[in-house]
Amino acid sequence: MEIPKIYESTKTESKWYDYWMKEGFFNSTPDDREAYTIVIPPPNVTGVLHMGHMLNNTIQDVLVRRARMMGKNACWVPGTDHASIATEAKVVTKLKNEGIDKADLSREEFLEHCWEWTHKHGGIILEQLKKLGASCDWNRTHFTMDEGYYKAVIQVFCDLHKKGNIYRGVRMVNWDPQALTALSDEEVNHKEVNSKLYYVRYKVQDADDEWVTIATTRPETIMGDSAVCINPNDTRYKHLIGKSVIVPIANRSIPIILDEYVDPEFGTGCLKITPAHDPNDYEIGIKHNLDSIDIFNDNGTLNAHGGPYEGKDRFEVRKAIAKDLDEQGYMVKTEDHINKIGFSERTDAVIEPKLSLQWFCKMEELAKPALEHVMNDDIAFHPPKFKNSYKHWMENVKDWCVSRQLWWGHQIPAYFYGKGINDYVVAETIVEALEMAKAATGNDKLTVHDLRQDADVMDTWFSSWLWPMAVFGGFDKDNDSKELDYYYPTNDLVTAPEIMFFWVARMIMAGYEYKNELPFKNVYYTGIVRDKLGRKMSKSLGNSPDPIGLIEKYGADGVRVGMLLSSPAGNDLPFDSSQCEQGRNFTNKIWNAFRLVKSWEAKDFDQPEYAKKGIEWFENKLNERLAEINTSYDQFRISEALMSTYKLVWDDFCSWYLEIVKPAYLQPIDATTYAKTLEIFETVLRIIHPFTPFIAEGDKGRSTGTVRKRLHHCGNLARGSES
RNA sequence: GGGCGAUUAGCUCAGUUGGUUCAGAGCACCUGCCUUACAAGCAGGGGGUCGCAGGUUCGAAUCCUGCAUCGCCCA
Repeated sequence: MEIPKIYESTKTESKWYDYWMKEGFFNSTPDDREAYTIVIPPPNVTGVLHMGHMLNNTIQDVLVRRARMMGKNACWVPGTDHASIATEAKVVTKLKNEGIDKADLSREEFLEHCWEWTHKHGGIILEQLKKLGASCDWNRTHFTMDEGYYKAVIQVFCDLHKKGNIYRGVRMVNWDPQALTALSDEEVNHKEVNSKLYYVRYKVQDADDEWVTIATTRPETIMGDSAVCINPNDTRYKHLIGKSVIVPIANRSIPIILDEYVDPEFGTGCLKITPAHDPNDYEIGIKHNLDSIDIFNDNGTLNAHGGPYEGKDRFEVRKAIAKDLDEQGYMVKTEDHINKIGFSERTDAVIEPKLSLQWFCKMEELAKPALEHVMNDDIAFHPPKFKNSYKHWMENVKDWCVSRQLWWGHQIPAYFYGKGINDYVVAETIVEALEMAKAATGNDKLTVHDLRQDADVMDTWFSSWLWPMAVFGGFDKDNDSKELDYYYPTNDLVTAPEIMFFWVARMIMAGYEYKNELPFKNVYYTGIVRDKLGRKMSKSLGNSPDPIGLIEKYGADGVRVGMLLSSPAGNDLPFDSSQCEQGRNFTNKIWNAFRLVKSWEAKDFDQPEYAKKGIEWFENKLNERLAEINTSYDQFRISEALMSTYKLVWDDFCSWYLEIVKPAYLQPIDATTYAKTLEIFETVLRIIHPFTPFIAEGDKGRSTGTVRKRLHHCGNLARGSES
């Protein structure tokens, strides 16, 4: 029988995956073994697999397959995230292309489109993960908008509200004028941009030709000015104390106030204060009891306070007002200036700080245990350097704006019974809400029709922070807690550092709040996958290879090895498909080792001394390598574990061992050595299984079903010669 | 502006407590080989003042200080 010289991954991989699924190798139910649990960071339901997912999920699969082989009851829970704002944006765009405006649809109609979209695109990414070999328990696939999950989120919102941790109030929020919603601080990206610093002079009231020059990057906001502020220690302006100035164009009188917040070195040392449109000005406004004049509409155009500029966009107004100020003699000069501006993570629109009535979640108390248990390594970060920025964030955490002016997501369970901003109750069901509303109003005649539910939905992360508990029915009151008790806390979480605050920190908070326990023991932070030039891979740059194309070309095993070869925890991965080539070469090497052994004919004669010595040598070497490999795994040094595995196969097994025991051409091999070689080969395949599960299955004729099952479930990696 | 991290071979990275075993690995490169498992391979080979400048020490890639460059996070 002729075996091809080249390993053909595409011909075998899907076959093996089907076989694994049929045998249910990845399924897990609680039993008396030790549990090993990973929850997948749920990808956006409408997303497609990108290189970041490939890296992240390869690592998870390696960890979970190894745990399974160590005899643990391994459970990897897959699923997807409804990704409120991202999905809604996609659906809005899609509808627009079909000539449908979201504003013309009812909430129900719009949600139908969202569900349709979700059902159409939702499973794609999970199917792609199967091609990579991901050994998830697919029976446990969850979605953050599933009925049970939805209930859990509502329940938590109500509970936190009851505890006083969720409140409603007017605060300065990050407003996305394009998506028309508030965002959390974490959803804002600050970028440096070249802009201009405008020096504008304001006339001092009741004085002859006396002027004060302020410096601002946002002249369009002068219509909302409430004061001019100077540092009390700034001797240059002592004579202005107690006076007022006239805002140009608006022709309003505003006071000059004193506050040490102003940096005398910056600009002219005089700062205009616009409390409605800058977070710092907002604070100063409160402190000095200033008017707050909101000059913007939600979409970033000016409202009636904008006077002549009403209805025009903020950036148009900036140009227009600069021109007008200049023409009317108010503009002293302009300078080039680099400053940092906040952009919406989702729409890339320039964020507008805006006073807005929103729902907030208090962070201070929730953050305390979450900080403590990371700092003392109850939850270990790999690499530990990320503890620093975690600490910094936790110590400065602000209240979390959890409401979004969107429709796709978990609708806030607040029910209004009157017109006042405080005429509401928060309850898990409308029936319950009705009772509460009756009690609150003393009006027994109220019906559900008198109640109006808050139109907003919650921040996506307000649902995903419950993920490790919710996927095991952690909030299901009608269920026993057998699953949760068995699988929770989970063991390892593999994710990107960029969502440390969005997600990791909040899962830890939720874990302590609701189970009084850590949600996972280890957090492995992957790096960012970059191209050869060091650029982040992105759709807009078009510099990302198609993951499925890579798998087809190099095999899933080859790509897995390629991803892992040079990606220590927390380090970026400069990706080059030559790494996958190396991975493919590795699988081919194994394939050919297999061909060689297969070609041997065993006969009954005495084992030669060299073979005996070779076996002895290899077994020692194997134990040495295993110690190395296990140490690396235990320290989450996955690339090092892979490298040791690679050398074990290539150098120790192929280059040395097989060459030692190899009989002369067309000569038979003694039966003892042959049997031993098969056993050794089997062990080697078990060791490579977490990294290259497909080739580890060998050839279809190689072994029995029992052996294959052992490959997945109980090959004891700690002892190489286990059988 | 505040904080964190990095800088070791062409590339990606190890290097734990300062000391034979400390200057390493993989890839790439160079020179031979289509030899009977594998040219996606084999046999050999070259390559680094450990970012720079000081300091501590009998001894520094490793500890300290300053500087430079890059990256990340936060405001």
